[in-house]
Amino acid sequence: MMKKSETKIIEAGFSVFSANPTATLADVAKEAGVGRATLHRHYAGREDLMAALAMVAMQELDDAIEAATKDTPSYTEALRLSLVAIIPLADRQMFLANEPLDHVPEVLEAYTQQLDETAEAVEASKEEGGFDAAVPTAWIVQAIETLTYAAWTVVRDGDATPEEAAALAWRTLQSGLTGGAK
Amino acid sequence: MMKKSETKIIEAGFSVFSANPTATLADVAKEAGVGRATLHRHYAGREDLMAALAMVAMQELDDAIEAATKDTPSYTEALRLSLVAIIPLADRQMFLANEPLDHVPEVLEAYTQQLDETAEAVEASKEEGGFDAAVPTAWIVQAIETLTYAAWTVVRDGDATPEEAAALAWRTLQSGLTGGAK
DNA sequence: CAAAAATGAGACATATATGTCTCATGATGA
DNA sequence: TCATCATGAGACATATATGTCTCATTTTTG
Repeated sequence: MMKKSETKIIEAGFSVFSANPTATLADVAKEAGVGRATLHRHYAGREDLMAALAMVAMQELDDAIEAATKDTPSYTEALRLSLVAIIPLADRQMFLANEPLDHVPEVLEAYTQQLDETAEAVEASKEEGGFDAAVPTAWIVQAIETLTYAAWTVVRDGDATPEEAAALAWRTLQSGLTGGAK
Repeated sequence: MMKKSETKIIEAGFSVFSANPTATLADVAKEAGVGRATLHRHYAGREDLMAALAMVAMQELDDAIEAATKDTPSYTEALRLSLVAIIPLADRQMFLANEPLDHVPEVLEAYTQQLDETAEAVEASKEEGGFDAAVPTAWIVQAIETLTYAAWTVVRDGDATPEEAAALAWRTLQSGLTGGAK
């Protein structure tokens, strides 16, 4: 069964634009194995495609977090599970972080809301003793986001499995990387 | 004293392209407060400008690290000082990381060499006990790079001073962010 | 099988970024 | 002061990405 054109185009969009943000729609169509006209039939233009990519990325992230964090015993554990769940989607995360979302207020709102929810979870985790209350929440949120990206890159480069990378990222957040010898 | 046009154009390039990778040369010229023709007088075209930006970024990073790490007592301390020194230049770092450097082999080589040197410093630091030898060097290098970026963003967003951000990034690397309660 | 929908290929027109050139102006330096 | 140089503004030509359309073919659906 062949994938739907839309699916192929969206996937190619993430692939091509993450490699080269100035790539043309022809590049995307080619990568998707689809005629250029077909791309235009589904997405009116570059802006439309970008908006669609942003919405898909947002949705996938939301779904992954939602699925990972329901029925969790603590906020700290919820954060850890979110991190694990998001690692395979870090390219989506970075797409959202790098792309100017001004033209897609719907996504912009969802994105900031997601950051806010992470911040709330971090605050709650502080009360559980999961994080040092003296450390600014803004820093913890940022560290989670960037270490997720770090985990994704080492997986991409073949330097670790997703599980290993997730463990390393969480360890870094929790207890750092200090060695035993002194 | 007015800045030289070249300086203004380079600075505008970092600013504009980091906000929007698909920005036009006209956008850059406008941001630089310079005529579009002047931009073309200094840089033949988009590729030339990108290459120039990459080389400037590379040079600035090299210089900053060089200045920060000469006469340091240990590799671990050298890494810490490098991190501190690079934070104000994290936008340069990200420019290099995000831009396809295939067309600028000179910079590509310097970039990979810089990563190699960081890896070597991490290995050496492991022997000093600065980092856990059981943790993959690739992860530590990646964590350093992304936490540097994290530090830069919180500074940019006004959530911390450069000194605070540097301290947070280093603490995260060394001992994590765990709170007291268990 | 037959109708309907989706697609690929390509022609075509358009918009826009890019690159070149000229000329008048202002700055710089001898 | 005078000469040189860099610049801004704008005209202009070109290249390229974009967007639309048609038509034959394939795929899907009923």
